[in-house]
Amino acid sequence: MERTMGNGELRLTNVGEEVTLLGWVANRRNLGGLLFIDLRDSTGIVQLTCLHPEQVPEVKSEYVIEAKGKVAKKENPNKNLPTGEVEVIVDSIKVINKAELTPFIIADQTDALEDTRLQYRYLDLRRPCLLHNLKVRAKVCSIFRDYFDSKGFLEVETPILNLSSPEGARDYLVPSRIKHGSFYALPQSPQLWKQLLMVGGVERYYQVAKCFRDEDLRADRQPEFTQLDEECSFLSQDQILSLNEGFLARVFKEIRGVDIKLPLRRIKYWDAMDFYGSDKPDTRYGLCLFDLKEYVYPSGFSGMGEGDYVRAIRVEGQGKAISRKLLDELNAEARKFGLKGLFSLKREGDEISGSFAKFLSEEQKQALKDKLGMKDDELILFASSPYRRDVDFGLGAIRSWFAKHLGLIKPNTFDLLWVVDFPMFDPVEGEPGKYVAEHHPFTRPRDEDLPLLDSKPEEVLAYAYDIVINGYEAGGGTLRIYDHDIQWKIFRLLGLTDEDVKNKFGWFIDAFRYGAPPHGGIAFGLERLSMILCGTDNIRDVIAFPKNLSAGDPLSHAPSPVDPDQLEALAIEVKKGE
RNA sequence: GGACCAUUGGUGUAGCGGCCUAACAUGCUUCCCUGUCACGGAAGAGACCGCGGGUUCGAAUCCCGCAUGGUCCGCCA
Repeated sequence: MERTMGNGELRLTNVGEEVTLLGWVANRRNLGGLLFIDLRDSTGIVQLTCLHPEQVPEVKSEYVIEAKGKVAKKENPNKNLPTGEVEVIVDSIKVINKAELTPFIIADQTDALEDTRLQYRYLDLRRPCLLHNLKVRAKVCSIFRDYFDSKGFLEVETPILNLSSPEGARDYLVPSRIKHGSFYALPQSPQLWKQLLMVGGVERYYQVAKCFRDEDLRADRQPEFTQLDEECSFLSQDQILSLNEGFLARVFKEIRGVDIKLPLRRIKYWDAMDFYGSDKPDTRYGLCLFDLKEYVYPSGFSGMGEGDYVRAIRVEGQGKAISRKLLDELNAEARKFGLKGLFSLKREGDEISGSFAKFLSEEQKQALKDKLGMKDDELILFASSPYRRDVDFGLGAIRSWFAKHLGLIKPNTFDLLWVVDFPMFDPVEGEPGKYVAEHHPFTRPRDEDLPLLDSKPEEVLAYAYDIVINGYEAGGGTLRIYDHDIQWKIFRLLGLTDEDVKNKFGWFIDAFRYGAPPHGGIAFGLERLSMILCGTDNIRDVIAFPKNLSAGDPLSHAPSPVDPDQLEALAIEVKKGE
């Protein structure tokens, strides 16, 4: 058994060669006196042609076989296959291993749902599209390493067994056997370690880092995932962004053949919220939000207060098309984000109708037509709330609903941009003077905003940046605080006592007393990037063995109860479930 | 923690109170077929309709509970 080449590599230039091929039987077409076999391996599929089927041993789907024969030019090429111009005229076929009937069809166009495929992931992975996704993912990693190697970065591995921190996401805990009652935490990210590497003088670090977060899952969120993580010293935010743009441009060029225009667009956080109702806007289409308050307040509707935010989305040509049923659907969408619902206005000829029309005066209706320029058959949907976040996020969701509904998203387009100038703090709703960190407490406030720390913390912006691609947050980072005094000021604003800080971060911030360099970094979500490059909206499509929404593995059935002896060794007792 | 949707031969769906002794596609088995490439043609096997209650003369179909899967909200510094 000596394979001469991969099945998917055969081309016209190989015609006449004697070859030995190995692989799986993807399909058979038996024409009686003539038998065709599609042979698949990791490189692709090629057609075997058996002129004497009676001499061929019985082969069925997914049998592993060895085929010897001669490459020939096909008279009728198959343009759906890279190898479609050639076939292999078979001399002999040997069955290497038989296969039972598989539970689903092993082909890109399969019949099974994801649940079934995940139970037999090893069969699912034989499908060329899945393998392709893994190749894309691997290519992103190899470009990452190559690019940052060439920029003088050092790959460093940071610990997997870490000190647990109550901040941020829920930790996955690992009990200590040596020290009963104590636990390690799996890393949520290598954040603190990479900063210590900067204090340690490494200057330029990167890592392909596995991260773990024990939070609920989503179509684009898994409990274990991989970050392409970097950190560097002595670079400005602009330098870091352009360094990383170079990386992204290579990724899109080498994997998708797309030229990304550099430098990338940068949009301020509050502008993103204003125009798109999202801090990760999908900028492949318009439908921007706008302020409608001057047109509809005050009105006959008493539920709208003077301090309320009133924002809207206008959709041309949808006034008549929008049905009661669709409006209900949109209202349900809006309510998810804390809105009470949506109001509608439409123009039909000279008439303004819709759910809010009855609250408006004739002058207001006229203004909609004249001043706002509302067109015939135009639909305006709007919402009001004292909470800006609710209005923005709610309408942001409506915006993307319409984009999907109206088919505004062109396939195979990539729109990359940086969202910058994130606020440093997020005020806690209903508790004035209380704040949580928007990113993390080590994020550096912008120099020009430092005076605001004492007076208006909610207005302080940070050196924080996210890379947004097609509406996905594909990565993000910040410059970090290296000044001891500013760090303490932030801690106090976040309501942390000296005691808290010492217990939670003492081991970390002590390092900053010994000459920490200015530093900052970024982390890309490898899966998110791979999803976008593969054109899928399901994160499981780019993970070899993903977890399901209950954070379980449908294949191995992890997690599971463990042997009492194991618990005994760890001095752990499990409460009996009700 | 919450909302919504789904669960029917191996696989994917249809059926939505009696025409169901459950349909279609695909896969599988057998036979025919020398240029197919989603091959084609013929015949056949394969399902107590997720589980447990209830309503009804009658339930795959309606109701309740549970389980599993998915999508979303909260959560994800």
